[in-house]
Amino acid sequence: MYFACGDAWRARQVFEGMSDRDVVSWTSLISGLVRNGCPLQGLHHFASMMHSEVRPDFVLLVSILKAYMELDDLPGATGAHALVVKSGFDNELDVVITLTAMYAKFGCILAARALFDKVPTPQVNVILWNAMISGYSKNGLAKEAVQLFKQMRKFARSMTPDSVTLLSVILASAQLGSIEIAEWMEAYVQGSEYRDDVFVNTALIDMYSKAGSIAHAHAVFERMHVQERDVVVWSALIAGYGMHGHAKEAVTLFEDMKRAGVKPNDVTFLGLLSACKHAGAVEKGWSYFQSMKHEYGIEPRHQHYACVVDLLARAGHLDRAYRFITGMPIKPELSVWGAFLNGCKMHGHSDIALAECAAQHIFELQQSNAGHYVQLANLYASAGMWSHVAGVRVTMRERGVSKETGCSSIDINGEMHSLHAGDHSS
DNA sequence: GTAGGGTTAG
Repeated sequence: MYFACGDAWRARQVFEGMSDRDVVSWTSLISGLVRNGCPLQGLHHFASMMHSEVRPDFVLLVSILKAYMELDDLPGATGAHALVVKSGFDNELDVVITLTAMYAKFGCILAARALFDKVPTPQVNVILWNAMISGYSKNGLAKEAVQLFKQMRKFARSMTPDSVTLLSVILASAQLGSIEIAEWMEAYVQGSEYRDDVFVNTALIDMYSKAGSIAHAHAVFERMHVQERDVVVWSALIAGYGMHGHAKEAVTLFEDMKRAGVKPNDVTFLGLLSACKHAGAVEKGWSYFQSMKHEYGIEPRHQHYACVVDLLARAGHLDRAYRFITGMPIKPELSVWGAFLNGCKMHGHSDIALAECAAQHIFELQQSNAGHYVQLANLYASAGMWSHVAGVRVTMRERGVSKETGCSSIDINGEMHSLHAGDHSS
C-alpha cells in the first residue's frame, strides 16, 4: 500500500517491523522497489532473503528478472534465469512471459522466440503473445510482428487481441512505412473495442506520420475527444509535422496546444525543435529552445542539444554551433558532436580545423566505430586532402577498427542460441 | 506479492 502511495521509506519501515517474513512479504518489498526505480535496492534485499531460511517462489523470481531488465544487466539476467531453472520454475507461464520479454528487451530475439515456442498451445495467453509481438516490433522486425499477429487470430475463440497487442502491431506498421498496412491497422482498430483508446490513437498518429501520411495522422487527432488529447497526443502530431518538414504547422499546433491548456514537456519541444531543424528555421528554433528553459523550466537533455547543434550546423552557422557546444552545462555526447561533424561535412570545406576537432571528440567517445573514420575520410576527400584520407585509413588499421559485427550466445535449456548484431533470421 | 503498453531520430 505504501508503495502505491510512492512512499518507499514507510514501506520498508513496515517490513522491518515484521517478525514473520515470508516469501510474500519479501516479494511485496522487492517488487515495490523494482517498480519504483530502485532495482539495485531490490536485489540487495533479495540477497538478504537468500541468506535467510526463506526460499524464492516463481512470483518473486519474476520481480528479480525485472530488476535485471531495469538495470540493463544481461549477465545478471541470465544468472537469474539459471536460478529460475535450478528452482524448477522454468515452466511457470508468468515466468516464461517475463523471460520472453526480457530476452526481447536485450535484443536476443531468437532466444525470446525459443521460449515462446516452448509453451504448449492450449495455454494460449494474450500477454505471452504480446510479449513476443512487441519484442519483434521493438527490435525492428516489423514483418515478423505482423505475421505473428495474423497467426494469433487462429486462436480467436480462446484469445482476442487487446490494446497492448494493437499498440505493438501499430508500432510494427509504422516501421513498414506502408500506407496500405497502416489503413488496414486503423480499420482493425475502428472495428475493435479500442477505437477510443488514447494510447492506441496516439500510436496511430505516430504510425501515419511515419508511413508518410500526415493528413491521416491529423484525421485521427481530429476524431479524438478534445479532453482526451493529452500532451503525448499533441506531441506525437507535432513531431509528425516536424518529420515532414512542416515547421509552420508544427508551430501552429504548438500554440493551439498551449491555448487548449495542455502543458508542453521535453518531448514536445524535441518535436518542435526538430520541425524547425528540418525547415531550416534557425531563429524560430533558437527562440523555442530559450523559452523551453526559461519560460517552462524544462532542463534540456542531450537530444535537445544535439537538435540545436544540428539546426545551427545544417544552416551553416558552424562557429555559433561550436560556441553553443562549448557552453553546454553537460558533457557533449556522441550525438552532439556527430551533428556538428555532419554540418561540417555540408558546409565546412573551408574550415577543416573545426571538423577535425569534432572528429577528435568523437573518437574519444567511441574509438571503435568505423563509420566515424569513414566520415572524416570523406570530409578530407571533399577538401582534396588526399594524404589525410590515407592517414585515416592508417589510423583505422593501427587501432584495429573494422566493420565486423558483434556476436554472443545464450543457453536456453541446454541449447546454445547464437545471436549476431543485426541478425534478422528466425 | 507477478506477466505485455502511447510521443523523441536518421
